[in-house]
Amino acid sequence: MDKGWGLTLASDPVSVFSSNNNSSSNNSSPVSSFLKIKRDFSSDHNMADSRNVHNSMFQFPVSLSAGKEEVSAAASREVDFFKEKINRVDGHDSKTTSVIVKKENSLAEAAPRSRAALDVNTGLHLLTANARSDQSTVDDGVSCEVDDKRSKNVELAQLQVELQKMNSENQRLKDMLSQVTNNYSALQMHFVALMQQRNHGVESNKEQETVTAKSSEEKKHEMVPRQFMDLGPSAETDEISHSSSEERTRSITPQNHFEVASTKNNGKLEAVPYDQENSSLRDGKRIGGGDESPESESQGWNPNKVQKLNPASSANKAIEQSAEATMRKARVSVRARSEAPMISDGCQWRKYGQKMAKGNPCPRAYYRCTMAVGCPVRKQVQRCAEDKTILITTYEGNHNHPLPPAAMTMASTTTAAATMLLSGSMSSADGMMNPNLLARAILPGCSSSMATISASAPFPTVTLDLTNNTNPLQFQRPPAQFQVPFPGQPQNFALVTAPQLPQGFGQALYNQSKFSGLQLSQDHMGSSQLGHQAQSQILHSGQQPSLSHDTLSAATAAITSDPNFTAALAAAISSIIGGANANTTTTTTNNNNSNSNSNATNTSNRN
DNA sequence: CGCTTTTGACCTGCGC
DNA sequence: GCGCAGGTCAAAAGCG
Repeated sequence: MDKGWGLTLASDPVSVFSSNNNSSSNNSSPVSSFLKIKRDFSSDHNMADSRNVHNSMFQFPVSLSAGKEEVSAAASREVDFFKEKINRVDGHDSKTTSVIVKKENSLAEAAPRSRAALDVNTGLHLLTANARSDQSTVDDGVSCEVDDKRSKNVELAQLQVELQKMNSENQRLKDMLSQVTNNYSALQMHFVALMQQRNHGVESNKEQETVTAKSSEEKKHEMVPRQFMDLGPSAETDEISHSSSEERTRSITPQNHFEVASTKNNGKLEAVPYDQENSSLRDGKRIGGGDESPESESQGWNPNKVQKLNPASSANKAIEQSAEATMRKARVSVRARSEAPMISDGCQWRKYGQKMAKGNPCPRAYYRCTMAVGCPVRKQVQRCAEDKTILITTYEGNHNHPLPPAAMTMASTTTAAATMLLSGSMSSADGMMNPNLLARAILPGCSSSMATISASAPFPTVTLDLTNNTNPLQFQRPPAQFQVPFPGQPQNFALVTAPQLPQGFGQALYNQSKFSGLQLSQDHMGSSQLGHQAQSQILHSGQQPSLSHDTLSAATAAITSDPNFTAALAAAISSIIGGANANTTTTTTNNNNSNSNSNATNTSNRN
């Protein structure tokens, strides 16, 4: 209905009918408004119907708001008509303007005054005079029908109102999200405080020198929450820019978008929860020794030094350390195809060792995260013995610092996997949860072969097979392609700039089979559960070889269109907290015990 | 000059 | 106790 109106209005049918590019190229000023309007309308479900509304709709503001220049340039042919319109646009009803015009203006004024909306409105109304018969109607443009105009005006007004409603709703959701995040942080801190108190009680009953298996179990209870808590924090993206050096090994493209997006939510992320923030602040001297940060590397990875902690170390630190140790024990192994020596996962790593591992001709490289001093996260990179195009990256530990958006996807994924592994195994009665359950939990919708758990490994290990093979042992895929079915943030798909990547997973894949900004949507990694939702859908789609943008878009749409997004987020966060709490009360019975026990033994020996 | 990588030595846990 | 394997350290070399 609206379609034809604007077109005829623009005196230059060609420019109007031509693509939006034309109009935008012709006028610089209108472009922005055009884009804005386009975006707004595209988000408006009412406007998203199958009609060709968009084109015409968008063109209206361009041609009209573009205003006078464009119009005047084109007006040569239809001078009289145009003047009248221009007058209308300006809001000054000329004498030639009919009653209709006044009504339009009044309607426009009645409508909320959003810039774009006004432009659109005005333009449409004016254009409507020209009727839908395009050029031919220009001649008798005066003979427009009042009813049509009125109805259109009403529609426009309604649309404007809806737009504003949606904007306000959007804002409200943002506020809610921020609030939820704040609440989560507060709860988290409170929980940590409680755990500290509890730990004091436990510690007082223990001998300092001897850590029994039992105590290790007790500690373990406390670790679990930390694991969950660690999930959340990393998301503080505004700090990313603080460190210029960090950017060295990071891919840039995706981040920018996310930084913009995430920084909007400032204030929220207390995301750097408490201990992490503290640790990152005090971690200044990892090697200096003196005050080893609880997150310091020694723990899980270098048992030798674990408990060379001075006796003065507080129970608080003990908790954190043991928590970190436990978290480290859970490993997440990612199999991905890559010709590159190391996948770019958004973090900055420093190689600290290389070893020949038994049974594999390819050396295993050891990296530690250097994005923050004392970050306990390590990873091992080794090529698969069977297929050297497959790079096996094993992550351990949790970052104790904010992560760049580019690193969040991998970090959240691995953390989530580790968390679920630990939580799942801990809560299982028989000591080992069903791997398939875990696999599906991590990668819902994926076959169990995509995520597997190694029960026999010294550490509980989740293996995420990102080689896109249904069967990890099948390698029919083009080796050069690093296939990482990781999700990008839904909103981010539009920003994907990796056209060469057939799968188009987020901005994930770069030429050299790098993953770089695989974003989970959340600014807050604590919402990893939510991230899972997004992940899972996209991962799911990603795993299907035949799926691509369409499926991805569908999944994205499914996520983003969820009217209960906020509720889902809140539920996810609360579930995380709840899960953490649940774990704190669950006796660990699985193979983690041996790990923690041995670790405890080690630490006690060292003391 | 500072940072990263390389690489041999060292430490620890584990199995025999 | 010994040997093996995994993991880490730290001096030296490389690099920008």
